[in-house]
Amino acid sequence: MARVGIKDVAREAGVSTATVSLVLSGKTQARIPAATRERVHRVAAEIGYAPNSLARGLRTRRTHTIGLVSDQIATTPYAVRMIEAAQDVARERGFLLFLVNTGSDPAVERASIDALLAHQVDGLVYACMWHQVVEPPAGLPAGTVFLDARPSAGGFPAVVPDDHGGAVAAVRELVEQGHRQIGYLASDDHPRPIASRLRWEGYCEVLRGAGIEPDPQLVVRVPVATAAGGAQAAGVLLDLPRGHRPTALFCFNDRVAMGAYRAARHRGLEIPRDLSIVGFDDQDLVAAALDPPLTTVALPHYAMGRWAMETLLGLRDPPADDDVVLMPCPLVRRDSVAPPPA
Amino acid sequence: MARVGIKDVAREAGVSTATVSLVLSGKTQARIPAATRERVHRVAAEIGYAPNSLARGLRTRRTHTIGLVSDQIATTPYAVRMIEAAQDVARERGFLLFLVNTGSDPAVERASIDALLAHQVDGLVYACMWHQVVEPPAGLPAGTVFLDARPSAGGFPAVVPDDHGGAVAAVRELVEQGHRQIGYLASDDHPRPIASRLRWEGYCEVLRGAGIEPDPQLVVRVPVATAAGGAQAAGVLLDLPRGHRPTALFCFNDRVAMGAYRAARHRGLEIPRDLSIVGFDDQDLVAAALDPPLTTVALPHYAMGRWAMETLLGLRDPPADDDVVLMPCPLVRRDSVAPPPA
DNA sequence: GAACCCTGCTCAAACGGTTTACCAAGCTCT
DNA sequence: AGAGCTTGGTAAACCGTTTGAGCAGGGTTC
Repeated sequence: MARVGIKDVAREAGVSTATVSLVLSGKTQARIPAATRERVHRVAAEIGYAPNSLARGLRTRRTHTIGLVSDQIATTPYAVRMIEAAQDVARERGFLLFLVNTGSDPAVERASIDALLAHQVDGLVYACMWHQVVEPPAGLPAGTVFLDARPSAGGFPAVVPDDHGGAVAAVRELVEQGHRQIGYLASDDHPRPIASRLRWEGYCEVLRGAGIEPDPQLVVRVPVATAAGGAQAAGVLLDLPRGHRPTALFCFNDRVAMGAYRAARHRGLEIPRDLSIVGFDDQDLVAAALDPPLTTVALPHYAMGRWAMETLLGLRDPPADDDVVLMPCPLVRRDSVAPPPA
Repeated sequence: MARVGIKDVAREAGVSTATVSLVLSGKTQARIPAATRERVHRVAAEIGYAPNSLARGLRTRRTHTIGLVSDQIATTPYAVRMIEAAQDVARERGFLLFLVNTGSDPAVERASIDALLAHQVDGLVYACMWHQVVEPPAGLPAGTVFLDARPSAGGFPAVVPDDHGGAVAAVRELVEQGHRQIGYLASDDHPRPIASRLRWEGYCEVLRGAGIEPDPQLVVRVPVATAAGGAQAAGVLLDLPRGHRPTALFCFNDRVAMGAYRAARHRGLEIPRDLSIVGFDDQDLVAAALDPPLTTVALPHYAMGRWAMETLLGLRDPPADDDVVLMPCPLVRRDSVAPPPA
C-alpha cells in the first residue's frame, strides 16, 4: 500500500501537482478559481492525502522544527515548566519540538547538536535547569536562544531569572516586618554559584539599604541544598546565643527552607511566631505543602520558556547583543513571615 | 554561502556522489578500497560536510525520529522521568525525540499526531502522566506504544505500573510488623481511579490473607490528593475512639502521607512510634525530605519509559496482543514504619 | 488588426541524498 | 582467444514537494 501523495491527488482531480500544491498550501495569491480549489480539497480528503513534511522541508529549507537541548530534564521537577512553555509556544505556531537531554555530557551534547542540525531544525534553544553561565559549544547556529543560562561570552539572546531582584523582594519583606537579624542559608552546591551569589548580593543590598550591616556570622553555607542540609545549617544559626540568634531566615531554596522548618520545630520554635522563614523557587510541592505554607520567591520558569521560544520564532524583538534578559521573580506571600517576637 | 553537500565532497574527492554516499553511510559490503574511503572521509571533514537527514529520510523512508505525545508534562514532576528514559534510549540508538504536550485536549492531540506523522516519525509513544485507561485517538499507527496508559480496547503494546503489587508490598510490610488496624487514605482525584482502585484491592487482599477483614470505616477518600487533603483525611481516622483508631496508615501517595504526618504531629503522635505510615510514588522531594523519611512504594517511571522506547525500537519482544506489561513497584524502606505501640 | 493583458493553469527543475543496475578494465582459467 | 570473474567504481532513477517560468486562449485597448 503506497502512501498517497500529491500526485495521486493531482491525478484524481485532473490537475497538475503544481496546482495541488498551490491549493493545499493555501497560496491565495495564485490564480486558482474557487471551483478548482474545492475539488482539490475534496479529492485530497477522499483519498486520505497526508502531506510529507520531509519533502516540503527539503524543498523549502524550513522544517518547522526546533531543537531544545537541555542539560537535564528530570532533576529539578518544576524546571520542566520551561520545556512545557517552549513546547506550548512552538505548538501554537505549528512547530514541532525535538527534545534532547544531554546529562551535561559534552560528547552527547556535541552529537545531539549535530543530529539536530542534520535534521535541519529551524532553530535551537540551549537550556539549563538551573541558572548557570555556560561555555557555548562550538557550532551553535546564530540566533540560538539560551534559556536559564548565560553564554559566557555573550553573543546570543538569553533569559535568566532575576535572582537578585527576587532576593531583594524576599529580604525586604522581612525587613519591613521589622526584622533586623536575618540569616541567609546559602548554597554551596556545585552547579549553582551564580544564583546563590546573586541572592546573597540582593540580601546584602537590602540590609545595607535599611542601615543594617550584614553580619557574616549570619550567613551559613549549606553544602548540599536539601532539607537535611537546611536543617543542619539552620541549626547552627538557631543555636547562636540569645541576642545573636536571627529572628528570620532567608533560605537559598524551598528544600533548605523545609529543613529550616524542621530545625525550628526541634527547638520548639513556632513559625512564624518565633521565627520567620522565606524560601526561594516556589516548588509548590513543598512550599505550599509545608505547615504553615511557605512564603517564597517564584522562579518564572514558564515565562522564561515562553520568552525563549518567542524570541527564537521571531515573535518578539531580541534583546540587544550581549544583553541578558532578567525575568522577574515574584514574591509569593504565604504564612511563614510575621514580625519578630518582642 | 551554500551548504556543503555530498556532491561537493564528491567533486573534491574526485569520485561520484554514489561513492561518497556508500562510504559515508558505512556500507561495508560495497567494494570500495580503504584508500578511497579514507580520502572521502578526509575531504568530507575538511570541507565541513554535514549530512541532511531530510533528504536521507525522504529516500530511505526512515527518519530516525520518534514522536512522544503526552497529556501533560510538568504537573507530576517525577513522571517526567518517563520522558527522560525514553529520550535516553532513543539517543543511545541514534533517534531523535519529538515531544508534544497536548494538555489532554483532543483537538491538540489530533493535530499533534497528524503533524508527527507528516514529519514521518518512525514510531509513536502515547504517554500519560498518571496510570489511566484511555480511548486511543483514531489514526495511531500500528505499533504505537502506550506508556503509563492502557488502551481501552487493547491492540497496542502498553506498560503501566503494578499498582496492585506495590500496594501488596506496602501493606504486607505493615502486617508483618504486627499491625492489624491499617487505614487506607484513598484518592478521589478525578483522573486516577484505576491507580487508587488497584491499590485498594492490593490492600484488601493482604488484609484478608492475614485473616483481617477490611474495615470500611478505615478507608477514607481524600477528594484531592494533596498534603492538605491528606491531613484532613488522616485526621478523621486519628480521631476515631481508642481501640478503633488505626495504628498504621497506607496512603494513596506521598503528598497525602505528608498531610498524614502533619495530622499526626498535631495530635502529638510520633512517627513511627505511635503511628506507622507508608506512602506511594516515592517522590523523593517529599518522601526523603520528611522527618522521619517516609517508607513508600516507588513508581517505576524510568523503567517504564525505557521499556516503552525499547519495545518501540524493536529492542525487546513486544508482549502478546492485549497484554499490558505491569512494571514492578518496589517498596522503599525508610523510617516511618515500626511495630504498633503495645 | 496588432499589441497587450488576463486567467487558469502546466512544466520541469530543484532540494540532497540512496540505491539498483550496469560498465570498463584487468586478471584467470581453459 | 574467449569466457568468466573480480574490482572499483558510475549513471540515473527515485523519494514528495515547491516554485519560477511559461503557455494557450480569450478579451481589451488603441
